[in-house]
This record gives sequence, C-alpha cells and structure tokens, in this order.
Amino acid sequence: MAVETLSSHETTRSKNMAKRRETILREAHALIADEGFEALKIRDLAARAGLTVPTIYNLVGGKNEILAVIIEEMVVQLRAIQNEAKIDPVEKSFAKLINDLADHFATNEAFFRAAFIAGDRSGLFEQSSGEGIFAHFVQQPIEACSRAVEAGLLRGQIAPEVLGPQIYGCYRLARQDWANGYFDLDGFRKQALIGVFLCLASDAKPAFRERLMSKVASLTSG
Amino acid sequence: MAVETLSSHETTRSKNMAKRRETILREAHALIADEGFEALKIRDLAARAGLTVPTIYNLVGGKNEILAVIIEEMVVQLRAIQNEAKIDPVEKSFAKLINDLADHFATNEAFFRAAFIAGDRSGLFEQSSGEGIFAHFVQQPIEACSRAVEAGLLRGQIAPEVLGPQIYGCYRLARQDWANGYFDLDGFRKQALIGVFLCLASDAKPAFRERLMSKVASLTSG
DNA sequence: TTAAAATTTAAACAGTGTTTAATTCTTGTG
DNA sequence: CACAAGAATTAAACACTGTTTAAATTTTAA
Repeated sequence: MAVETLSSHETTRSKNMAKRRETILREAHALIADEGFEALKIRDLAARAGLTVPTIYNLVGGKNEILAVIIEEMVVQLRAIQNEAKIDPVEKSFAKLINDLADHFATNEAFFRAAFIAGDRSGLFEQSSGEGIFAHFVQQPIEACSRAVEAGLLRGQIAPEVLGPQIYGCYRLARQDWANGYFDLDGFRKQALIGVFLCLASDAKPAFRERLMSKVASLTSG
Repeated sequence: MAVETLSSHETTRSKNMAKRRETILREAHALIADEGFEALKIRDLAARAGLTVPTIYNLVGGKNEILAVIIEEMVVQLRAIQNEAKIDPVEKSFAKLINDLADHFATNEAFFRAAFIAGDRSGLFEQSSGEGIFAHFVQQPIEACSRAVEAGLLRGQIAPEVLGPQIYGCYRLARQDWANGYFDLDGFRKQALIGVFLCLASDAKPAFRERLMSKVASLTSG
C-alpha cells in the first residue's frame, strides 16, 4: 500500500523517501522500456535502483502496484492528448488524435509497447481512473459522430452510440496490433486511419464519402 | 519434446502411454475450463491426472507444449468452421461464420475464453499451423469481398485487400472483448455482425447498403 | 527367465513475488 | 548535546512456480 503521507513536514527523511520512490519508478520505467514488462523483476529493479526488495514494497508496493502507477501515468498522458484533439473540427479530429498518439508513442516506442501489453493483460486499464479508460475514451468518438451528423457530414442513419464504439474499436485494435509487433508505428497510423475513415464512410453523405474515399486511397497507395 | 513414436508397434506400453497422454490433455482442458488458463499448474495437472510431474514432461512436454497442443486442436476446429461458411452466398457468408463460431464457443464457453486468452498472450496463434492463423483466416474475407464486387454488391472502390482485413479485424476485436469478459456470447455475435455490416456498407452500392442498414438496425434495436 | 531398454518416480534445482525479524538510521525530546 | 522512541531499511527466509536429475520400477524381447 506504499507510504501514506509522503511529505507532510518536508523532513530530510521524507525527502529521501520521495527521491527513492522516484528512482524506483524511473528505473522500472527504464527496465520495461529496455527489456519488456515481463522483465520487470523486483530483485532486478532493486539492484538497478541501488536498493533492496523490501524498500520497494515499502515505498511503492508489489509488482502490481508498480505497474499500476506507471500505467496510471500513461493514462493521464493519453487523456491529455485526447482532450487536445477534441477542439478540432470533426473531420480532422480523428486524424489529429491518431497522429498525436503515434507521435507520442514514438518518443519511447519500446516503453509504450510494453506498457500497453501490460495494461491489457493485467486489467489495469479497466481499473485506472474510475470506470476504466475504455468507457471514458469511447465518449469522444460518440460525440464526434453526433457533431458530424449535425454538420451534415453523416446521414445519422447509424446512431452515434453505435458508430462511435466501432470507430474507437478501430484504433484500439490498431494499437494492440502495433503493441504486439505486427506492424510499426507508421502501420498503426495507417491502419487506424483507414479503419476510422471506413467506419465514417458507412454512414457518410455522398460528398463526405468521396472525401473519405480519397483519403483512404492515398493511405493505401503511399 | 514429448514422445517420438507413439505406437509403431502397438505394444501395451505404447497403448498405456497414449492413454495417459490423452488423460493429461483431457485434464488440462478441464482445468483450463474450470479455473482459467492461469490456473494450469503442472503439479495440479499431475495430481488431477493421477500422475507425476516428469511423466507429463515425458508424454506431452512443458507448459508451453501443453498449451500448444490444446490451441492447435482449437485452431483445427476454427478452420473447419470457416471452411463451411465459405460455401454460402457472399452476403450470408459472414453472418454464418459468426453465428457458427458463437455456437461453437457456446459448447464450452469458459474453455474457449481461456484458450483464446492463452493463445493471444503466448503468441501461440501466430506459431500454429505455419504462418499463423491470422494470415490464414484473413484470406476468406478478402475473397468474399472480391466476390461481392463481382456480384455487384460492392462498388470495388476499396480494394478487397483493404476491406477484408478490416472486416476480419471486426470479429477479431469482438472475439477478444468477449474472451476478456467485456460482454457475453450474444454480445460477441452482435458486435461482430455490426462491425462487419458497417465495413461492407462503407463500399456498398445503394441497394446492398440499404439491406445492410436494416440488418444493423435490427441488431441494435433487439 | 532374465538382462536391456524405456518409463515413471521422488527429490532437488532455479527463479519468481512476497513477508518477517533484526538492524540501522532519523527524529524530537530531556 | 545525548538518547530513547519510532520509522525505514536490510538480510534472510518463505511459498510457489516451471523444470531437470538420478534412482527405482516396469515392460520388452531374447
């Protein structure tokens, strides 16, 4: 359960603890990036951080707690990226989100790959930040579809509550396939974009549909 | 590496070994169905089968080999189901495949859930039967899309090599979400069908598109 | 019947995550 | 400034994995 009050008095002790905690998490981060999340072994982590095993248990917690902290950090970042994409016009919103995500992953591809695999397997995504990030992240495509209907781009024949999750599924799957090494980050970008554009096309009005088709065409040729 | 020649002479010894091997695999199957694939522990399995640990190593192999055998069996079944769906007319082909899969999973839902999770996590799907089942299973939707173009249902504006994997992705994701417990088998059926129909709709000619829309509508209402 | 070959077994090995009890250090007080 | 109380750290062990080794048992074939 880690330590309760980390610095209520700012003593040298609490400052040292905070610093050590940071070291632990930083090294865990690096270890995962270097060798994958299955290589995160408490003894190795302790050695790398220049500490002993029980100290890690005291300052952060067991393996699951360590992963939970790291994944929670990542979820916060993802959320920020998603919020930025929200402001754009509907049509560009999805593309911006996917490109921003890809750029973000590129800053430390090995780590993000490992972290997503860890999150998926441990169920930590569903536990982080309340009701799970899926339930949260799917809201944006739903809203974007609603706006697209109002903007006259989509027919509205398919309810946004149906089309939105479908779109979200497209980049969720692309993200998984990238994390599992089936393709690289550029493959992720392409796969996610194609999926989203096809979903939109299924309910698009003719003019919008043509725009989507040409986007798909340029993605599949290049 | 298991045993090499299992019954070249049909001796009582080789028959006993074959019977014991069957017992091991049957109990492994049951154990996974009962408690999930993470509960597959060699000692437990040995106790359940009335044997000792090294016997399992001799007759089947380590944990990975046991899983590999079980998953390979499953892949063979999945392939048979897919082959049956191939014969139907294009439009019904996808629906038949998804319904047949759902029916098959229903015969032992707990086991198939666990087996899919095991297959996904261990990478065993990619190793089984040559180049991996994904590369194989994706061929059918590609061919189905080609036929749909020829039949005048799809415009062909999107290459079957693009649309097919997208369709396959829809039920792959639905299958994963079902295996991870996000919804039940009926949810799988619905989610997979909606995904496939929307993908088709993105390239469908007007008349076909309307048929797809009404199918989606009936799926989302009921 | 019996010796050779193969299978099965009990026991140990190696590597995990985690916890316990003793040691060391920091803190606030007399 | 010394020192007792409290907290953090440590070394060592525990419990549980998958896996392997060497001895005992069983089966086979001469």
